[in-house]
Amino acid sequence: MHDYLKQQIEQALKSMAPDIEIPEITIEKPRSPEHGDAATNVALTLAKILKDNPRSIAGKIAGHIDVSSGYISSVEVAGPGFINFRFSGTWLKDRLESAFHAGRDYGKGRHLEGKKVQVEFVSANPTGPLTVGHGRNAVLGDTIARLLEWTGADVQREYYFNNAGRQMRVLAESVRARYLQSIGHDTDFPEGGYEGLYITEIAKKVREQHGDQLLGEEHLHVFRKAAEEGIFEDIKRTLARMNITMDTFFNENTLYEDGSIDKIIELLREKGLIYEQDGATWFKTTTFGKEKDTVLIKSSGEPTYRLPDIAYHINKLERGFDLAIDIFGADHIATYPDVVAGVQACGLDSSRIDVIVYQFVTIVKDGKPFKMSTRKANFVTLDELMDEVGADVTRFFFLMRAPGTHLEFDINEAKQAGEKNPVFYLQYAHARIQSIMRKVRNHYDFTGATPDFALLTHEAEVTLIKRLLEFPEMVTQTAMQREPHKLITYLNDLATAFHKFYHDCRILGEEEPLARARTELLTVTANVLANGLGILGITAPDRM
RNA sequence: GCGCCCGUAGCUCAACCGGAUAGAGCAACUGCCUUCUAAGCAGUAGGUUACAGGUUCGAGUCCUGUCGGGCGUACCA
Repeated sequence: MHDYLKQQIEQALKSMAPDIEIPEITIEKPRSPEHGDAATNVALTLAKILKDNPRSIAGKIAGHIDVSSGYISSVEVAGPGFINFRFSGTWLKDRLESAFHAGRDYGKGRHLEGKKVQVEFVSANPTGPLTVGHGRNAVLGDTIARLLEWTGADVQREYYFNNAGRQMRVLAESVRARYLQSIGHDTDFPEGGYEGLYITEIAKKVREQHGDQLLGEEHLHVFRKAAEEGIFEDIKRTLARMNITMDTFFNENTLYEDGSIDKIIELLREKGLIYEQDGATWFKTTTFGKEKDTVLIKSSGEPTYRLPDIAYHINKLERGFDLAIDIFGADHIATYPDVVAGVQACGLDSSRIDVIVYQFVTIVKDGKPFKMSTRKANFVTLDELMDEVGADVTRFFFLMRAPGTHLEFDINEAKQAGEKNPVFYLQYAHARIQSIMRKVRNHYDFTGATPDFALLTHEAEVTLIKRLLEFPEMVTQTAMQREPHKLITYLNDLATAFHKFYHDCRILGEEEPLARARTELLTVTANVLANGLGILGITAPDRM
């Protein structure tokens, strides 16, 4: 419909002022329903170019709009020079019919059809259980992946990890220390070691498997492996609880083994973007507008994490993804430009990389900000949170807000939130509809009849229909902007429209044609709610 | 010091990349259950969009400065 209006306006302008350059025409849904179903501000933007007052221009454009299709019921000039359009009942009826026939596919788009997209997220190194801090990353990544799937993309979810660094050695040493302690050896806990209880659990398992034989230093790799496997198992289980399944796990180490790292150094050296100084290898990031050059290989011979990051992103693009999305916490905000610069310097199209930076979650406990550290083990795990409030509320909580805003997570409040959480408002709407459906099936026999949506003229019905018709565009828009919280806002509005309908209109007791039309209106509503909640990774219960 | 993000109702946050009267939820107050789930509906109250300038037909949104909070700013990951 918006495209149709754009065309109409464009044609009107061409016949009015053939010589001018036509600006981009934007159609938007007015905030207030008094201003119609769609509006444009072209007349305002053209005032200067045409040297005429906006209302007069708007009037002329309005006069050129062709309403013979029967889909537009009114065109009027309002305010300082807006043109407001109202959609006709015929249009609503036609669109609702097609939504009804689309069934559970209603809302699926083709914007990214045929595109291969990768979303990389979580990517926490296996040093401990996932914390509430990782939650926002995990849920954002998975929901964006779901959104992209709904726009037709072929999406892969990838988890990137490093199991080789100093961190992992300290982790192994921590497990070993607990192991030795458990068999009565007096040993020092490693400096800066991991103190969590899960370390003791892993040590216990090692002992069950290997007995008391692993006394010497040379057995460290056994502890390392046990730690990594145990922790990954935990992480996967936590993700599964949240409705998240990764497609691939990518080990940073592969990049060293297959020579990618060396290849990139060579490539950058050929381009003259690399030099040696003080025994280290530097990347001339100043050529990309950075204040300082960046070290890629330390004087110790070890690469910094930027080098594998660049190699990793090149690897992604070489795997043929049209789009590679990263979900990063605010701490990466300064480093990803280096990666993008590196990718570009190596001759790849860095516009295929899209980075979503979300702000950190501030954990508040007992009214005070709470600093977490995996090493010190004073963290709140995602599992603990889900034990308290459930997976649905957990996902919903992280998705409610725009990624770019600082999010305050009050543990105590989230724990009590339970029944007062806004997610129940959406789920309740779905359950209510299903309950009506069960009753309707006992009172009517609709087989064979086709619904006549033209009977739906009550204000509450019309409002609900209009909401439902926004869904497909909402999905596309939310997916392209990668801002899932907008979908929540939409679903909330939809649920409100439904609850209002429920209050004003009844089905049981009505004549069959109207009952039928209303029932199928609710079928579409339930589909949209279930689809929307599905995208958010939240269940749509039939009973509550 | 410098860079990035944020500052909107008592609290948590929206506002469709510059549009019309800044909106929801929670908390407070007032009504509505003999009829499809009251986990709901209707209503009241709550704002100088941190502050000061600027850009223009029009600013919560863009620019400059100030204040406040977060994150970076390492040959740590």
